[in-house]
Formats: sequence, structure tokens, C-alpha cells
Amino acid sequence: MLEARNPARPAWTAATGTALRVAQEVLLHGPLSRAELARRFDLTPGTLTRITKALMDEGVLTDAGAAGAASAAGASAVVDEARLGRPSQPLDVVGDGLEFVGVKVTGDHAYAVRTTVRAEVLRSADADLPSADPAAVSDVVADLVTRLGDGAARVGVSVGGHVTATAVRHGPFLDWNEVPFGALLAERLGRAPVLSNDVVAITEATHWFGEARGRDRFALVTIGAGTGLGLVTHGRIVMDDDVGLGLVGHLPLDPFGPVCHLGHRGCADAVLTTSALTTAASVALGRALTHGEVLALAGAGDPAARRVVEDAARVLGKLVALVANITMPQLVVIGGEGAPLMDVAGQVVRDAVAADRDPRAATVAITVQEGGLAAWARGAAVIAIQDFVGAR
Amino acid sequence: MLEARNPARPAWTAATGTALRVAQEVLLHGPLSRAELARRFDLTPGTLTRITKALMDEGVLTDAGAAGAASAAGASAVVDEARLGRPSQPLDVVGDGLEFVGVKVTGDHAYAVRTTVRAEVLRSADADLPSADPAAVSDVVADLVTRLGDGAARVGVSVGGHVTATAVRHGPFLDWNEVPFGALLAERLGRAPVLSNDVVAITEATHWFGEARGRDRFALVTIGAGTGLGLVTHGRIVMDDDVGLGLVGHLPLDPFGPVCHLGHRGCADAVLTTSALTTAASVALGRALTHGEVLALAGAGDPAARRVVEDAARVLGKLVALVANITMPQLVVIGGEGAPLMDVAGQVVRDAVAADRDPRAATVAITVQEGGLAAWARGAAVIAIQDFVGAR
DNA sequence: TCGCTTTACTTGCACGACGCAACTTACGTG
DNA sequence: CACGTAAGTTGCGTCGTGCAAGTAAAGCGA
Repeated sequence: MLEARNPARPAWTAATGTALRVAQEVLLHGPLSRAELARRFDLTPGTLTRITKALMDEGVLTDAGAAGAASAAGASAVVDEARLGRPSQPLDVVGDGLEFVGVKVTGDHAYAVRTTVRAEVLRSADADLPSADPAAVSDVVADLVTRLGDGAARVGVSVGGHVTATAVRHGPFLDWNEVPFGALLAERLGRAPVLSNDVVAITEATHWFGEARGRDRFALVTIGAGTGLGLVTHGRIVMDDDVGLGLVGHLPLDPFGPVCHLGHRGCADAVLTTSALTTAASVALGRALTHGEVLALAGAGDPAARRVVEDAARVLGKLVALVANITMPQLVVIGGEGAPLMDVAGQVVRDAVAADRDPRAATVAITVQEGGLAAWARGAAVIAIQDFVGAR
Repeated sequence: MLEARNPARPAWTAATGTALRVAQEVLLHGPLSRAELARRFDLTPGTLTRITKALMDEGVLTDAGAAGAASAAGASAVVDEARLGRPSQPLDVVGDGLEFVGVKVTGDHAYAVRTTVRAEVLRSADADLPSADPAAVSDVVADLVTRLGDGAARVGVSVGGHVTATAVRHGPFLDWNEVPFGALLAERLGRAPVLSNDVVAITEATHWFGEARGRDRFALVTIGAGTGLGLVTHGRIVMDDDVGLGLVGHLPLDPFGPVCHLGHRGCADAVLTTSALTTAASVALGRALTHGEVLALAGAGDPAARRVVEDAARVLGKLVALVANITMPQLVVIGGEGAPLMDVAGQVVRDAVAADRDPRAATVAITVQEGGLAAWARGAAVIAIQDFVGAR
């Protein structure tokens, strides 16, 4: 009996050990030839022939350019520099029929995306939450997943707070405690979703397919409804029961700033969140303003808005400097809905970072994350992707 | 021709892969039986028989209790809980004739220790530096090493600043730049020493044989002539070109504190170093005081000294809270010559840490490192040990 | 006292991952 | 059109490890 080649769905679960790591390397770093993979893993060409043959039989890898390859035609990530000798034959991950859904749940909204295996967003959908009731939230999430079509290989869902693989232990934005969110969703979806803390999810997305792709050590600072920090060292995210508590939100940044609900003066949550910014600007300008309006006014030169925005930028700089001085990241990514602050006052942030650093230290590399709310949902999709390819 | 068994010096270099990791596990976690090792590495007993047999042939391991075993008799780290069945047969690292020397060089002093393979201090020696001239410093270090006896398997030397494997790129306490310290010492010692940054060295010692033995993630905060931070995540120290610059020294901790030489107000170096403490106390009490005297007076209840010490303790608490909120360590170790501050005002520190934390977060576990200056020299010895056992 | 149970350790056999080295393939160049 | 170069393939041997049967050394109960 002949063995079926290229089964309907790539059999990532069959791969283990080196083969799994090879497949993940191709997933993360575009089409790669056997020779290149042999160099990266310090293996002989022969071993790579065997490993890739098995992965191709399992439907995980194909020749790049072949039907089903995950990379868009012509968007080859690897430029073949070699002129002499036999041309290399790049391999790519099979992306055909392999899609994922990620949903980010906030305190009043749910945002969903459907992506490729490389977390490229294909389409999205979102909805307000009628209430914070777990059943109602689960209904909304299930509806969004359905609207994005069936056949997704995995569904990832991210929530702020202390999240386990099956439940939300504590979700401050929804005021949830010990909610069996995984089971509630499984009932409605007919399958178990992959749950994750939202900051962990967006950090993994940044690490695998985003601004910090392949980095060994970086920090993601998110500013938005809250303040978050994702830390990757030695190529892996730092995990702890305390992630999701928003501990960075309590870092004292401005000795003359307002007091937060825990009594901390000038802590990150009290001065850096979008609501802190809009409140300060609305008071200064004497009218209610949205976050986007504040940034637009500041960009247009309005002195009051500019002052408020630059104050926030200086505080963000202090936060980045703290993180950089303690963890020495190769890169700091600024993400979250509040990230556009960097577009208006990026230089103020960079100057503030430099002011709190030793001049002999390396300049902190700072990048802004694109995508706004979609980036959060994409994070949830990446958690689903990681689960599918055996990386969790 | 018969192969020599139990050679004069254990052949750690012969071990690779799993065998090396097994030997290192025994080195770090005391005598361990084959069965216990099999459980820890998820290997079958058969594999462990083979691995340990090879290691015993190479003279790396012996039966615990046998002559040459590194553990002091009766000081077995593993209590045999089992009552039933054949008793396990603990294995230990061969420590016979295996000693190391570590030297810590400060701005005006050198401190040396000779240790066992488990970094237990056998004897020590120290000397003032006549000048900061590299040749003169090398002479002093070489003399200390000689005074501690010959036959050491490796010599480790640690210095503050940016230190490579062969040179001191920048040493602020000695005002050194691009000093080929390794070569200077090799001339005098007849062998190349193992060079390291001092904070890295003491962090490795804390990780391998100290308060954070076997921890996956911890932070070591040192206070003394300067302020230092060693960070271990995922079981490995975080390394960067910027370690050794003393970046934590610039963290703003006290908005009303004095200004440091870089213009940072109330940064760690300006308020936490031993000199900052003695200066503040001497001003308050109107007479010159040593660091020990200040702590003794505070301990005895002198109100001025107590105030100065508690102010420093609160600032240390802020520093620990910053580190804990950003890196979520399982443990924070307070080390360095200034660590006795914890004995006098430990509760003040702990209260200050708690004040800057989310009450839902885990209480930060804090331990004080013993040893004072010897701990630094022991760190240098551990770097030498790690080099010898193939862990660097 | 003598099995019986339990756990530790050893040993022969088999398999799989990988290095080695010879070979084939596919390109450009003189 | 032979030659050089680099990519990829294939057969063989080695090494690390699991498996499973066997041996060793203790306590316990009849």
C-alpha cells in the first residue's frame, strides 16, 4: 500500500527533535535551502536531505515556489548570492489550507483575525461585548470565529490578566475570577481553543513574525488601556504566575504625577495609558478629546496638546530606560494602541531614554509596532500557530 | 596496553553532551545516585550506568564516601528517604587534588581565595594595590596566587567593568582602558587566567554554589563601592556588551536625592553605595564614620544613623521592586560589601519592596549573601571552575 | 530462617540519528 | 564541451539511547 503524500493538512505533530526545529526554522525565516539549513544547525547535507524528505512526505515542507508554498510568489526572503555551482533549492512551509484564527478580548470589545501559518492577516472581524458575563462574552467570541469561516487549524484567544491553558484565573478588565473560559468556548466552537495572556501572545507574535523576529533578547512595551511588558531572554519569553498582573504599570516614573488606585504616585498606569493621556489633554484644552485627536493636535503643533504628549513621551522614555538598564535588550518594541505616540514624539522618547542611560552604553534600539488592535488579535493567532507547530 | 584509570586529575574535557551535563549535575547538586540522575534527565537506568561508568573511568566521578569524593564526610546533601529495596549508591565528583584560585581586583585592593571544586573556601590572602598601573596590579595578583600555593587547576580573576576573555576593555575603578590583563598575568603565572567581569562572576557563584543554587530565574543586586545587577533567566546569565557598565547605578530611585556624576538625581550609585551611606551619616553625626560603624550605630538605636540607614533601605527596596516588577525573579539575592544593611534594616527593605508592588503579586523572596569581600573572590574562582568543567 | 517484595543497578540487543565519504546533479565559465 | 563549483543524494558505520531480561541488596513477614 502506498503511503499518502501531501495529506490534506501538514502533519506537524509527526515531527520531533531536530526535524521539528528544522521545520520551525523554515516557518520563521522564510524559504531556506537544505544547504543553508545544514549550516544553521551545524549538520551534514546528508542529514538534511533525510530530514527534509521526511518533512516533505508529511506535507510540512515543499519546494518554494511550488503550489502550496506559504510565501507569496516573488517575495522570497532569501536572496541567492551564490553565482557558482548548482543553484540551491529553497524549501518552504506548506501553507495551503492552513489558516488560524486569533481573538483578543478586552473589557468591552472582541477583535478577531484570520491568518496564514505565517500570521499574515487575511481578514478580520470585531464586535462589542454586550456585557462582561462569561457566557455572553463566549457567545460573541464564537460568533466572530464563525464569521471568519471554518476550517481553521486552531483558534487562539487572548485575554488580559492571569490566564492558564484552560481558564482565566483573574481578568481585571472583565472583572473575571476563575472563569473556565476554555470550556465555555469549547462548547460553542466544538473544539478547545488555545488560551493565553494577551501580552504573552503579542510578545510571541513580535518574536516569531514581528519586529523582533529571531531575536535572542528583546522587550515589548505596550501602552494602551493598560501598560504591559513582554520580556524575551535567551530566545524564550520570561513566564511567571505574575505575568498578566501588569506589574510594569506600577513602576514609579514621574515623582510629581497623579496617584494610581494602588496609591503609587506617577506610576506607568497613571500617566501612560490612553485614558491618562486623553484626560490630561481634555483638561488642558477644556473639551473632551479622543486619543487620536490628542495625537493629531500635538502633531499639528497645538501647544497644550504638544505639552501633554511630550510629557507622556518623556515618561515612556523613562520606562524604556528602566527596562533597558535592567535587562539590556537588543531591541525595545513599542506596541499597543498607544504606540502612535512614537510617531508624534519619537525623538522626545529617544532623548528621554538617552538621558537615563550611561553615555558609554549602547544606544537603545527602539521600533514601533504596527497594527494597533489587530496586532493583539494577531498575537492570539500566533499562540494558536505555536500550538499547532508544537512549540508550546 | 592498559588504559590508566583514575588519572592524576579528573578528565572533564573528555566528557561531552549528556555525560557532561550529568557530571555538572552531580557537581552542583551534591552526591546523587544513578537512579536519581536517571529521573532528573529522563533517561533509562541502563544509559546512566554506561554514562557514569565512563565518567568514573575518566576520574570525574566516584562513589560518594570513597577517598577523593568532594563532599565532606557526613555532609551528604541528599537524604535517602527510601526504606525499601536496594539502597542507592550515591556518586560524587572527584575533588582530590582539584583546587581553584579566584582573585577579585578592586580599585585599590586585591582579594584572593583558594577553593575546592565546589567553591568552598580553603584559605585566602589579600593585598593593597600600590598603584593602578597594570604591571604593578599584575605583580600583586601573581604574588597572591603564589601565596595560595601551586597546583591549582585554574586561576580566575575578576575586575569591574567591560572585561573580555583576554583583556579589560574598560575598568572604571582602576581607570584602565584596553589593558591586556590576561597576557600580563599569563607572563607572571606561566599560564592564562580566566578573566571575567566581577558581577558576572559573583552571579555565577550565586547560581552554582550560592543562595540561588539551581534556580531558573533570579536577580543578584550588589551594593558596595558601586551598584551591580546580575540577572539569570532560563537558567543562564544575561550577557551583553553593556554588563559591567553598572547600568543599574543609573536607575532613578529617589527624586529628592543627590545628583550623580552623570547628572542623574537620586540614582542608585548616588544613594546606595557604601560611600554614599558613610557620607550621609558622617554629615548627620558630625564626625567621620566607617560603613560598619554606621550600621552598628543604627543597630544600636542611634536616631540619626538609623534615619540614614533606613533611608538607604527604602531606596534599596525601590530598586528591588523595580527589578522584580520587570524581571519577575523567583529570588532576589542582596550581595556585596553593603549587604549587611539587610541585617540592620531588612524589614524596612521588604516593606519598601511591597509598597511598590501589586498586592496580588507574589511576595518577593529576598536572601542576603554572606561572605563580604570573599564572596567576590569566590565568584572569580567559580568562573575558573566553570571553565574547567566545560561550562563556559 | 527463608522466601517475598521492592528498588537499584547491569547487560545484551535493537533502533534511530547522524557523520563520513563517494557519488550525482545542475549551474556558470573558459 | 570539458571543467570548476556548489547543492543535493545515498550507503555504511558509529554512537547514544530505549527496551527488557537479569542480577544485587536491602527490609518485611510467615
